[in-house]
Amino acid sequence: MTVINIFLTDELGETLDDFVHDERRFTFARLGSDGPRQLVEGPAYVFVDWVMDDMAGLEMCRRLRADQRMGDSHVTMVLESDDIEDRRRALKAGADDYLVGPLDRTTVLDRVLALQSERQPRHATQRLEFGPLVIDMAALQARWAGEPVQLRPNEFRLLRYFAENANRVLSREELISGLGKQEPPIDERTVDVWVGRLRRALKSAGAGNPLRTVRSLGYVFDLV
Amino acid sequence: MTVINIFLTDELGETLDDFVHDERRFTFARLGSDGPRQLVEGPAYVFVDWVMDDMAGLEMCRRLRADQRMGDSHVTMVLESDDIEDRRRALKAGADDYLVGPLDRTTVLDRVLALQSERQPRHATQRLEFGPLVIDMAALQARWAGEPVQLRPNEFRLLRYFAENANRVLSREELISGLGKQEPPIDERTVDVWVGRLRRALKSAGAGNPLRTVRSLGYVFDLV
DNA sequence: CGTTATGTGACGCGATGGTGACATCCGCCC
DNA sequence: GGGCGGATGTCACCATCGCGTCACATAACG
Repeated sequence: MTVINIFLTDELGETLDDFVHDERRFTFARLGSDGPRQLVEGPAYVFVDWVMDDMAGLEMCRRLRADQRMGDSHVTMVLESDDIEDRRRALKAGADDYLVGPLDRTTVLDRVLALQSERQPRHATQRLEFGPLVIDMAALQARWAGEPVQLRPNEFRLLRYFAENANRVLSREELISGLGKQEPPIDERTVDVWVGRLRRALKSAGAGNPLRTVRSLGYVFDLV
Repeated sequence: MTVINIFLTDELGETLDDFVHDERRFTFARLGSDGPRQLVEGPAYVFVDWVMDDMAGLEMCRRLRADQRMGDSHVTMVLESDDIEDRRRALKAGADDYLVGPLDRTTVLDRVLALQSERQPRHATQRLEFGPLVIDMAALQARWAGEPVQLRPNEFRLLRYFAENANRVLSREELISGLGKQEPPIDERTVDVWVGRLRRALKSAGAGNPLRTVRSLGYVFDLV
């Protein structure tokens, strides 16, 4: 079982004490005013609260961002009130996102699980899994819910790139360079054709149409 | 080589004259009492000093914040003394940050470099949450209580704007400029149509009708 | 009940994307 | 070498979409 690391500042920790000691799958840790009180393996999810009338929260955010050991972490700023200036400042201080407190168990866990599923893949190089999609790098073969997807080389690369960047809008430009086609320069509209061909392949393998067009921007691979 | 833009108010500029003319990698520019004296490409780091017994510093802060061209800039207020009230006022006026003067070369450069490194590699998966509404800026997708909301680009922008200004009456004029549609001038009544379309989209995603009409003023996004 | 503000279906224009057809290119086999 | 077949980039056509406007219906207000 994967262990998920969550850091909470003291105040939030108190609020959530009932489940801090309860969950097994998660590592909860307290965050002192001088930084994380313990180190963990792997990426962590940090919730920093605002702390009224003081920069403490922002300052903490900045330090975490600067801290090499926490490089991969996802920092969520917990605002006290829904103030527009506060939000801006939170993001500027390096928060990855924000939400308005107070927090409860469900919110924290939902948020963490959502983020988790986004960043899942990355590690295994031979076999990538994204929900119903399995990409076998060794066999250069993809399956959707067990069903093999008939792909030509370029489509395979495209699908892989989409899967590795699921739930993110990818511009045509990014897709072109993502597939390593700089030379000769490729017409952006060609991406439309790639996507069309990939869609057809996915469809005949029984996947619906997970590739959503975002008008005038690009395409997203929607993964629930 | 990346060029970093730094604005200093006159007083600070004088203090720091020795290195204003010295560094190559930085663009230093003076900030007159009427605003930036020159425009630069890209985000800038602005240091505004407090100016004893006067609101000038705060006023400047406010103006910079309102200035479209400086939208991405980071404003640091330089306090004369470490007063809690002053801090609050600085932040309220839109400063991103403050520090206590007088400044020296090292402090300015350290601060700027720190901010710089923060802003580079961020590919923030910004996920904004407002009660049951989740706006995923990366996937350009909104969900209401988990249910995806089918939105066209303009509606997405509109919803985001509403959410970020929840519980505040927004005039049609503000909505138009908030979505960045200055050119060509838009008929105010068009906003009614936008709202109508957004309402329909929200409704078919199972949200009720969180957009309330305020007769002869505009619309509010009612949250909680 | 008159007046003013808002809701909304319909329309049309420009922009944008989907797609079949075609031209190239490349590797392979005889 | 020549011929073949699959893969892929490009093009052009056209369906579709997004969106601003208008016109009329409806609602709110005093």
